[in-house]
Amino acid sequence: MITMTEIARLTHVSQPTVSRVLNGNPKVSPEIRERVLACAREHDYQFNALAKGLQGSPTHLLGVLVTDISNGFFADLAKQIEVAARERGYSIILFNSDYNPASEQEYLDVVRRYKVDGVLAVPIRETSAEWHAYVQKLDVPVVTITRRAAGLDCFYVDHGVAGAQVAEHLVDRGYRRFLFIGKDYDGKYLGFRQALEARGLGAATTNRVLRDHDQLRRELGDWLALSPDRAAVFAGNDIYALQVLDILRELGVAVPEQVGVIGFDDTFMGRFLNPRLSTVSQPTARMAREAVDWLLDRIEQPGERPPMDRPFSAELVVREST
Amino acid sequence: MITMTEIARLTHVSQPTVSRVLNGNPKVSPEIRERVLACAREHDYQFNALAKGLQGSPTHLLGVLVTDISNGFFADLAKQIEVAARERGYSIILFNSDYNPASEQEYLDVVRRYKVDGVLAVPIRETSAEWHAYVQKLDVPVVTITRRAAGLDCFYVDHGVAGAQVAEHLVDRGYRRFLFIGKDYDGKYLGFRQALEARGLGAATTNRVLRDHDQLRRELGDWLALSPDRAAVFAGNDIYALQVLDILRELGVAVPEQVGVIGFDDTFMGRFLNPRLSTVSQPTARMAREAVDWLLDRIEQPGERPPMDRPFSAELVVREST
DNA sequence: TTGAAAGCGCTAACAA
DNA sequence: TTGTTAGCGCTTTCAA
Repeated sequence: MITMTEIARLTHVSQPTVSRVLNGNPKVSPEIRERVLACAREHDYQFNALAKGLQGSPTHLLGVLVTDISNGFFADLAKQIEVAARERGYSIILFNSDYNPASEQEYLDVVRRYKVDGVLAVPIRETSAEWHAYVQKLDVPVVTITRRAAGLDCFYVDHGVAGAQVAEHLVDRGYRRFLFIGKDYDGKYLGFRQALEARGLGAATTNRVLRDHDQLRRELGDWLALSPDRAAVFAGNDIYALQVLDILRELGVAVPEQVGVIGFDDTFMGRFLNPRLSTVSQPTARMAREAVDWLLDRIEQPGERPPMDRPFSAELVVREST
Repeated sequence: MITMTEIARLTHVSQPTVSRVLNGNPKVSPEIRERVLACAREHDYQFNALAKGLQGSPTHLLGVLVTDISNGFFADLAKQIEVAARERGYSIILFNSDYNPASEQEYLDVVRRYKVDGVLAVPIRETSAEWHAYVQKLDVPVVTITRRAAGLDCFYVDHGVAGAQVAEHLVDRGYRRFLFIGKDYDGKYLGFRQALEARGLGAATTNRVLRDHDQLRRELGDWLALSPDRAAVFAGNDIYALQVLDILRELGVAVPEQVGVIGFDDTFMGRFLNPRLSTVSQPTARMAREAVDWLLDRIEQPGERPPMDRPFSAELVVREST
């Protein structure tokens, strides 16, 4: 790969002059400019991003940390982020924490080594002290995305509010027993439960963590047998909902008549499932774009500013499964 | 961020000595080693990957180029690649070509700028002269993954063979008319068509490119109306199959009785669809791992070696939709 | 075993 | 308008 010094030699100018030409500095005579550009083109010059980054110039690299890229929602998020970043000339280093806190911490170190200009992250536990500590430790701006992290820059859908919306909807539809598939500290479940408690249905609400499919089938069967009241399952994400739907079909349970099912994330597949999946839609594209824009603004115009707390509203998408 | 020079100052040794300690060079006295390590730990030293990369050391960065990360198959592939690479100490710069050749070319330039040690790519047109030219131009090893690129390192499922397998299966099941959803130059279609021609069913075989859902519904309806023979749809990927299934349900067509549907990729969702999707499974994890291992071997033990042409066999997964 | 010096490719001051 | 010089943080000779 040809370097500026090499081009300088070939065109009989100094290396900084080559730098000026290649960086569009106007104070270069047209003839030299022409000569240098021609030479650069001829040899297919590409600047060395490492050398550039070394004396403090921005690397135009963004760290992106997600919990699980194989989940369609995060894959889509990563894609939107990549597109938005690329439009402004940034590339993406992608990390997958796989919900493993040790990996998450390790990745944050890697990010420091590569001198990324900023980080967009879906933390595993956004409210934990660890997460706040990591963010402080990094000397570049970090934006938390899809989760609320009080006191930090964050762009998210308020899961509590969304969970409450789901609760209202299910009650409206006449369901009287509720099962949430996911962790009991999940914001959606907290909001869901709270709304149900407010309606005196707290006792009819519980949760299960999905570990594997067979176990879920057993648990679901047991739970269904517990009471004849019309029941609904709120799945923590669309992938879970997909599996619930399949189990109910196996069990010969009619959806939505006997049991309602609602997912979360509004992944692409949901609209084509049989029955089409009711779910909660997050404005992924807008969220990604705003987060990237905010991050890049912070990078490009440094200076203190109050942390951005940007909630987006989720939208209930009612289809055939509730 | 603390640097080696800084640590050298604090511990009263020279900077190269710090370098020796931090890189595990054994020729350092234990006391100095101890002092330096303590200081590094105390200040949470992280090496500067840019500086390291600048004098030719490996950057431990891999470029990964896929056509569409929001497709579950590629998302999963990217994840497997990331995991395999990370195990050997490499990080990933991710690019999404979105099936846009201009983007693909641009990304390849970016990759050069960052001095990645190697590239794993899903090219848009693996057989094109352009792709071969790009690969030659890059001065680092490039491995083509999921597609066959003759003369280059490639790890793939032979789409032609897989397409033929699908053809056999559909004929066995009694289908007599065939529609492929995807590009007519797709290897799967080529193999599919050829196998069907060999059985005298070439005239009953055609393809449609999926542009949007409504258009597909019209085309599918028209095609179905053309003849009363039992028909089957071979979707170029599971996402297409999902949409085909939905359209057929709308059209009131029974699957698999009246029309069979088979997908490609065996994405996670397929096994939970209603009806459960027949599809072709690619050994993504093995393919990713072998490709990464080969790439890293080429990086770490440079030297000429003949290009690796590694086909994996696809596996027909017959479920309920055929 | 340790240090001094040079250099990777570039940008930024400063001089001319 | 152009060139000279220095330096980013590190590795790699080469001496001592």
